[in-house]
Amino acid sequence: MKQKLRLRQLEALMAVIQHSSVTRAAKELGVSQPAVSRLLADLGQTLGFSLFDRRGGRLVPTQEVHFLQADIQRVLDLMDQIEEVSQSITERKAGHIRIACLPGFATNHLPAVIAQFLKDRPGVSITIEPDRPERILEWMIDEQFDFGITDGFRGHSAVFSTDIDVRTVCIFPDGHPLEKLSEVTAHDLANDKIIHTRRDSEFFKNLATAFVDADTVLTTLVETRQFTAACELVSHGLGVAIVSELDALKFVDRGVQARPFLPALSHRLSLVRPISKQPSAITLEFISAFASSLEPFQALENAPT
Amino acid sequence: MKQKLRLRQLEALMAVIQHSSVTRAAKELGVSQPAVSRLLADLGQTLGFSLFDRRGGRLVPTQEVHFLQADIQRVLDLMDQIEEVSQSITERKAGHIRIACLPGFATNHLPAVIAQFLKDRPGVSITIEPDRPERILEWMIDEQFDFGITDGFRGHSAVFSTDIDVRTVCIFPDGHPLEKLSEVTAHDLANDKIIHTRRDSEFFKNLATAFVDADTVLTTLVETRQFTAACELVSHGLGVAIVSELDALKFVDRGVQARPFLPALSHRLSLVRPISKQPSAITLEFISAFASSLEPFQALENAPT
DNA sequence: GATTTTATATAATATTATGTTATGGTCTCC
DNA sequence: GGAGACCATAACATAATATTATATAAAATC
Repeated sequence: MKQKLRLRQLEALMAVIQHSSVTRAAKELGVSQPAVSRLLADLGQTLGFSLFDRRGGRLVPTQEVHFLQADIQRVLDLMDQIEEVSQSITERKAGHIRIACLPGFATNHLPAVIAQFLKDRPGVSITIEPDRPERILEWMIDEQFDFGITDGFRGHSAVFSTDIDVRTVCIFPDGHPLEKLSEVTAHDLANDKIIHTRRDSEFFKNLATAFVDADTVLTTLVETRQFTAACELVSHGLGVAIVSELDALKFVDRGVQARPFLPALSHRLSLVRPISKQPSAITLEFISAFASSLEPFQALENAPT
Repeated sequence: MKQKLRLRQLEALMAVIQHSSVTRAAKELGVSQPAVSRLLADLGQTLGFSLFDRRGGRLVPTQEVHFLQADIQRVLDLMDQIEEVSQSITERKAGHIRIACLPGFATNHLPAVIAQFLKDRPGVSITIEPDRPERILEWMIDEQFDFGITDGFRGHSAVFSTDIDVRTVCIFPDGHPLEKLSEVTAHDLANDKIIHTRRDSEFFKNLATAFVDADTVLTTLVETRQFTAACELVSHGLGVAIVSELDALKFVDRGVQARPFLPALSHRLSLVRPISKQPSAITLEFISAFASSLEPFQALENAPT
């Protein structure tokens, strides 16, 4: 067999099998009858055995053809499927996005955003990997993931980042004296033990400065990495915390009250992605959707970070 | 997407993915580099998204392509497989043969012939369906089977048949007085009860004539359809039978002795196939192989049937 | 059984896909 | 900054696939 099998020949073959007629097959394929005749002739030549028997006006496939029929059909179906999928890809309805995020986001805000995003995109799948910021950074650098949600990001030449400052609020258990205030200052917290983020974090430094400026001593109760942990502790009646409004919202009506904190502090999130790897269109679309989802929580431009 | 996906484009895509280079891919495909460049350009155009990112001299597939890669590979593999199989078909190494045969052949002679036939034809598969001659005939007429082995066949306009007359022998249990003879005549059987085929069978008529001609009475012990059953009975020490040498051979050394019977009677087998359905080459090859396998048992041309 | 109808094959030819060579731009590597 | 590798593009040749026109053979009709 010197000639290669051509896809068009197989299409013609299947169409003729289906209709038992070259003419009808040609009609289905939308081409002239002689075109199909030749495709079949060439295919028969290539394969080395005859494809059809004439039987009272109809064409019936030979047993040899019958033997190949299933495989041929599978090829044609697969080609159709590839076309469909790539169609979906261009319409941003298919693809895969690998997301690395802070543990809090994996359970808190992100799932809702993903659910909404996938609603109109049935072919899209997503991987979520929660971990510490250091690890997220590594993953961006060696391009293991398409998109990262992190904080405390200081910039890196291999990582493209969009920073978003979200508002923070003061939270405390139901029944706490602060309940009576409509907003809370450092001064109001003089007698409270505070649950806050790690001392080396940017956010803690801002918080400490606020206390110093208010001539108030900051008394530590618990030092934690995650806002969610702080919220959890407060909801169990323990102490007071300053956390991102994003996290706090999930805990109101769960034994926690929230009030704006003054001076307004913001918490800087970084939406990151590998800089040299061209992101897929669907990834960019998701990052944009995620950024939008944070807008309601975004701090004013001029707020200190 | 107005343009259709072409197989050649997918081949080019996979080759470039594999080698991370258009030039090397072109070398593998055995064409010039610009040819591959264009195939990729056209494919990218058709699909609607870019296929590769440049990354320090190498080409890495975009995530979109990665998403399709498995399916594309499957299509190419399937095409290769189809080529291989059809190659096997033309070399008569693949295909399927449906055989309808007398019950005796299903267990007796046929298996050995099939085993030999399949030895050099790994892709060939065979269906064996044992049944009565009437049913075999029906199956030929409506083309449910490719090949039939039957007897008592009277001809039919929808069935093509090749008749083969096989020798018959007289068989009897070890220790029987006939043991002393080197050949047996009807006269020698005057005092024996005979196991023979059905009275309406052609072969019985010939046998009866031989007895009449020898002025001997034929005493029936058992009337059976199959030679194998007759052999089985004889091997249990019961009576005497005239059966085809083909069947008899399987029972010598199992308590049965065989001697030529005079006058020489033959048993007519018919190798049949549907007349209007063009048989596959592999079927014809098998029929021919089967006919050859009967040669050692074939009666002389001029023997009465 | 002659004739019309229908289905398919073949021939001549246009169009599209796929190949070639020639060439210029861009990137990497030194 | 220059050499070499790599790729894209242009101009053109060839092969695959389409077209229309027509011949041929089988099926259907009278």
